[in-house]
Amino acid sequence: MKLSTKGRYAVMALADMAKFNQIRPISLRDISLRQGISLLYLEQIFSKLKKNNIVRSIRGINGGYVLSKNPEEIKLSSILLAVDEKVKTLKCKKESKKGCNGKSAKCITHNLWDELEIYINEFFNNKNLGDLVVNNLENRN
Amino acid sequence: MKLSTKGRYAVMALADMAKFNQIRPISLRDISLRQGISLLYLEQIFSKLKKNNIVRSIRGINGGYVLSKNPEEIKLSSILLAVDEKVKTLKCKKESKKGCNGKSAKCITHNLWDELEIYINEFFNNKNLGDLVVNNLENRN
DNA sequence: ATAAACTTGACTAATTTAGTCGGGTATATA
DNA sequence: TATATACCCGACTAAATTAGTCAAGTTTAT
Repeated sequence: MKLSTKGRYAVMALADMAKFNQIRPISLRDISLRQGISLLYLEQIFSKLKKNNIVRSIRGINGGYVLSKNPEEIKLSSILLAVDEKVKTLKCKKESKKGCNGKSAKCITHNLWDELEIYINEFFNNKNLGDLVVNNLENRN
Repeated sequence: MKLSTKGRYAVMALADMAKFNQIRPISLRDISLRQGISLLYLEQIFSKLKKNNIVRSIRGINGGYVLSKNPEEIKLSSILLAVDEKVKTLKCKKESKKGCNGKSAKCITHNLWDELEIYINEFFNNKNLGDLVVNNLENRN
């Protein structure tokens, strides 16, 4: 059970933006260098972030991206949703052939996976970009 | 982010055993039929569960598996551990090239992934097979 | 003009997952 | 003691997913 790089990189990149937050747009090139993430891959990720209104883009020279809201208003859950990083516990569906056959017994663990999904989503719902930056400053050494 | 089938099937199969708990050993064939999981795949999973002392096996005709402890004593975390279903948030390592380069900035999200790992492990640590069965009986209809 | 930077969709290589296969061994029962 | 049932175990493979790369743009400050 693991988070894919897409979700991790998205959070990392946006945390980077929140930390180096300025009036001027931040280029993916800068983020790529600071965070060690491939530029081409970042482009792909930011395309999704833009579609989901988490960042705004400024084209042309001196362009880049800016957060469309304050860091405190951007929940991690909405970032992960934007890059299709869903928490899927793959709970069985009624009458589905795979995992849980409806035939002889109700899937015993059905409620468990539901609970886990909610539990994890809660984690990301209760954290925002602002938290990360504050936390990072506190732990600087 | 999802749980692999190995982890899910292991929990399902053991919950099934806990539910149909009897003196007589339970064959994988029965579990396979009740839960709709491939017999061959179950064998693979139970091999690990046995190695990790979660079940005991009885060979020969009328053989099968029994839980080595009471359902209440078997945490879900130990089941997942047994089938190598680890919670890996892939947090960056110091000086690692991937994900977090140590060069310019400490990885801002480092603590976040740590926290998440602990958070999820807590979920599985606080649940045992007994809980699942009780829960299942309550919800029977 | 030109270079920096975003835009988009298709493509691909590597890895992981989700199994299958084939050959065993042990044992209750007829 | 023959036989059928059930566990045992390592190797193999196909499918899916992930983690990117590539190509060919468009936009805009200077």
